[in-house]
Amino acid sequence: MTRDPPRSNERTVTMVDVARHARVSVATVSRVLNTPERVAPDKSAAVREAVRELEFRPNLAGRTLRAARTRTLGVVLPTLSHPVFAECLHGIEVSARERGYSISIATTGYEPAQEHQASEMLLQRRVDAMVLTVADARHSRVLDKLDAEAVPYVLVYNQLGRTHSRRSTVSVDNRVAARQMVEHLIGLGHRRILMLAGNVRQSDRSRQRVQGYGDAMRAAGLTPLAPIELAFMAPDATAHLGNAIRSDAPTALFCSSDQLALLAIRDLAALGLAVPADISVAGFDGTSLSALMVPPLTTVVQPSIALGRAAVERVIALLDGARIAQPTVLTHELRLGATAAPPRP
Amino acid sequence: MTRDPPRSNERTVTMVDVARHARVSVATVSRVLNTPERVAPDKSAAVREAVRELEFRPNLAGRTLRAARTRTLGVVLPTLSHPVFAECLHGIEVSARERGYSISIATTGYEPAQEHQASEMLLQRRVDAMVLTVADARHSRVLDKLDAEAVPYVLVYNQLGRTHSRRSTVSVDNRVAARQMVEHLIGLGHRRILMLAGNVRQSDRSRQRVQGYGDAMRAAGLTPLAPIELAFMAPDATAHLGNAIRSDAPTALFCSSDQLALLAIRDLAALGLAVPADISVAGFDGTSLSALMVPPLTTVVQPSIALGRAAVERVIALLDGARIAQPTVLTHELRLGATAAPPRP
DNA sequence: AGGTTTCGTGAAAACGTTTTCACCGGGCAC
DNA sequence: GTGCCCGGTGAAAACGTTTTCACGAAACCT
Repeated sequence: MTRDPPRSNERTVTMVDVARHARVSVATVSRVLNTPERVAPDKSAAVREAVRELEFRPNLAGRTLRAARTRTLGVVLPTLSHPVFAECLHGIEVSARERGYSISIATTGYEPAQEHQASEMLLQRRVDAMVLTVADARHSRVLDKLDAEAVPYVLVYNQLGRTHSRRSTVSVDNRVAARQMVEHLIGLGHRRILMLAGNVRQSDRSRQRVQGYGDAMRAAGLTPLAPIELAFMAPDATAHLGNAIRSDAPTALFCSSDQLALLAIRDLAALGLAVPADISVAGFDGTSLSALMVPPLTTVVQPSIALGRAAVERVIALLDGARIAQPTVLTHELRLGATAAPPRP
Repeated sequence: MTRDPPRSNERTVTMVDVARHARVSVATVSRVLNTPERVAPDKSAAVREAVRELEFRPNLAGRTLRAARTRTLGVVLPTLSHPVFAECLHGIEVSARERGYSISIATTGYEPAQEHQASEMLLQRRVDAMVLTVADARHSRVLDKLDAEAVPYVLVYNQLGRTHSRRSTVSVDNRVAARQMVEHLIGLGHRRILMLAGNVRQSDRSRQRVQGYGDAMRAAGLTPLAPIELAFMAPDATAHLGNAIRSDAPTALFCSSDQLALLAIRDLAALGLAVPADISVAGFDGTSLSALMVPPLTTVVQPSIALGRAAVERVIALLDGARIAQPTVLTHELRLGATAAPPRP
């Protein structure tokens, strides 16, 4: 019955091979693959048989070229070594896969120049849409470009005021979350609360958390202290922190990320200060390991995986023609660990 | 001088547009992009000018279709929410980008069935090569398939005996590393050391670490205890651990991952056991957060980022026609934290 | 029964590149 | 001067799909 051997030679098998083998045209093969309901059952079966027998694997390049879509989402994130983004990516990947999309990723190392490079590479790849976290969503040439080229995208973690509501975002409410955490510290009896921030200038989220800190302090009739910015990798970070603690004499530290909080705790130990006996520490992110450490970190939990999933849902909705909607705000959670306690009397 | 307007309409600009604008043929445009040394300086300049002016962005699908290469590496990892793999991916991404490759990823959730799906998706994408971590490198249909189709690949984290040396791997020496850590515990005075393992049946690395544990115990004249397998997410994990501790009465726990170690520490606390006063705990992986926790975890540090980088270097070497070489073994490190101490007298 | 839709199908065009091939001119060796 | 080679160039084929178009057959209306 069969005319040609299952595996003629080394050439990669293509649709015309399948067509020949199933005694139909390539058009029919294509239809079996894409719109099976439009082809007669017998031919359809023959084609599927041929596909299986020849181990045919469609070439996505050909498909993309003609159909002008890749079923691929581009993902742009600052880094993958930070658990928050790694988990988010995990959510993105799983969710995309569930929906028949695959993903292509690029990281920026928090540098706007690389944001441009990353997006450019993904555009060359003709990704159907993008999910991205940028340094500052309000002044981003990349987003302007995507807008201009009408590439659908969703921001994750970035959060925008009402003014920029045309850009869809998926995030927690950073300002409110920060405020609540600081209110918690105030509720414990703290009055001198110092904020440790990442790069405030570069990151919009960091700014929003500083605002929330200010909100809480002022609402309680306290004067906010100037947040100290900690360059992450700086070798003098410990000394820097020591100085700030000596001059401000805070009884609690609110850190704009868990990583910062862990760094602080370690440095405090080096300074001879016990947590939470001598000083309280609270973080932001809720990375899974911060829950497992002893004592568990008091922190704001962001649902990173859910953020990733939501971003994918949202961006696929955009692809399906949905109108731009309100920002998606997922609920955060205050995890009351054991690193924050009432101050010494 | 120019004939057509810079941006005629909404159509995406293609190489023929560039060619027309620069008054050359598309062949020349292509050459300027790929082999600039073979085209006259004046034409070359004209083309680059046109590219800039029209904001031409080559369509990778067309290129791939004709040139039969994507300059893309496929990455297959069990998960992205585990920091070890996330950091490895980070190393992979950065290193690939440095070398002009981009990456496409798929995760498997540790399930062999998904390993197949993932690789299949990447092959559809015609990735030039793959970097992957499989559950068990010795019995993997996926690797057999890649071998059969002559797709270059490098395993990362997986480690093979001499028998399978045709497959290139990048890893630490799991068995030796485990042995050294257990020897360290023995050196502290521990005699009853219990091993906590992940899924031994599925993971070759887990098996190798168990072997290393056995090596160390026997070399010291001690009888290895049967390792207890902890299903990660199981709700009865705590109870399970409690039973094991009551029956075996170990003075130290050697865990096959940091995550397991943190889980154990938390559960021990629930059981009223202090670490390291009542019982010592050692881990494996050296995730960055395990260094920052208080007390810092005693663990084997794997250079995850370097593993990722090395894997990419290696796989690109394969693409460039290098012969299969010895497995790449990166050096691990024993980080002596504060969770392991001499046992009570 | 006649007209009109619908359905299933195949031939061929189209997608945007790279690469082969042939050509043309000019420099070089004799 | 003639013969050769060589660098630079363009026309056109090729890559593997999807989609349009046309066509015949079968099904559906009156």
